[in-house]
Amino acid sequence: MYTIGKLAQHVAVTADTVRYYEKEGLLLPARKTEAGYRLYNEEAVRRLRFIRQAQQCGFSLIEIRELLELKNNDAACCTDVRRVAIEKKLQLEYKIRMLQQMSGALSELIDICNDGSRPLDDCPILSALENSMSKQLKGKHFG
Amino acid sequence: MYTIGKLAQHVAVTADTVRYYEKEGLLLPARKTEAGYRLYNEEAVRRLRFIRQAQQCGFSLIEIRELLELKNNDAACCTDVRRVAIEKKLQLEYKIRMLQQMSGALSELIDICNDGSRPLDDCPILSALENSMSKQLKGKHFG
DNA sequence: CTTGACTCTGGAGTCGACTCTAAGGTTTAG
DNA sequence: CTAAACCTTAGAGTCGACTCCAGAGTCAAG
Repeated sequence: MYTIGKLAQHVAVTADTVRYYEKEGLLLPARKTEAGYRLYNEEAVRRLRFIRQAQQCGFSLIEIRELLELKNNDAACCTDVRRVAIEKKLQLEYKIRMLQQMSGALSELIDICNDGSRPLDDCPILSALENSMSKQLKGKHFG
Repeated sequence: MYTIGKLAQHVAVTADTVRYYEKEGLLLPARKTEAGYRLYNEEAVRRLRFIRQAQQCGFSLIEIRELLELKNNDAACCTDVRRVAIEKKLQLEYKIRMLQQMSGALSELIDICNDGSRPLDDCPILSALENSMSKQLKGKHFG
């Protein structure tokens, strides 16, 4: 059994973070001591590791909670988990495309501005940003 | 001259947003009426458009303010702007690589889980997330 | 002259994932 | 036995970019 500090140290997070996850319904201690100290078992280590790994895969805590609820749901099967993973991958790919468009737009600006000593009131980057700029970015919504 | 509502409508933002930009030091009205109404000129339209375009390129409002300050700075030249753009492009490229790694890690998980009817306690995705998972993601920090 | 659309200000609320504080109680090493 | 190191709770603060609110003043149309 681990106290909260030991558990946290074990998975390289802070005790505050563990308590936060509990408040968000992601991780409960196996039991509490008479003094009210949280005690965790190996299952908690796996669960906490799961949370961190899923975060690294781009899942939000809300999504991770849903994943964990799926796990507790007997009617759910592996396909359900797979569907969630595919959905998240699509979201990531969308984000990547958006960032690539931003990056591409910046490349264009950097390329047209090759004469470095030009005065600022004639800077192609600034004037491009003031006007409509590259067609790539028109009407797109990022976030 | 535009009132704040007209300006906002013109550039497709809300009046609240324009006031917010003013508070953040990005955009001042040309003058105010006796009643205290903000009045904007064409310069403000360009400036507001600049702000939105730069946001679409991934710049934060703080970075945009710096860009605008550069513009007011007589000592600054086009090279300074170009340097900022290149720096931002590098940041975008880093973010893209991180997202691609997440996406790749998810692909692996999706691929190993091809037998859909498997019960959940044997789901390869969930167990992969509990354990160390793909080497790709180890020790990486995303954000 | 009134109604409705607009504007003003200051300040609070939102989202997500923590992070920190205060004021106390508990456990452990020396 | 004491001091350090840990734990408890409730609650506030952080970041960025808005968004919404109340209460009051202003302006244009009919």
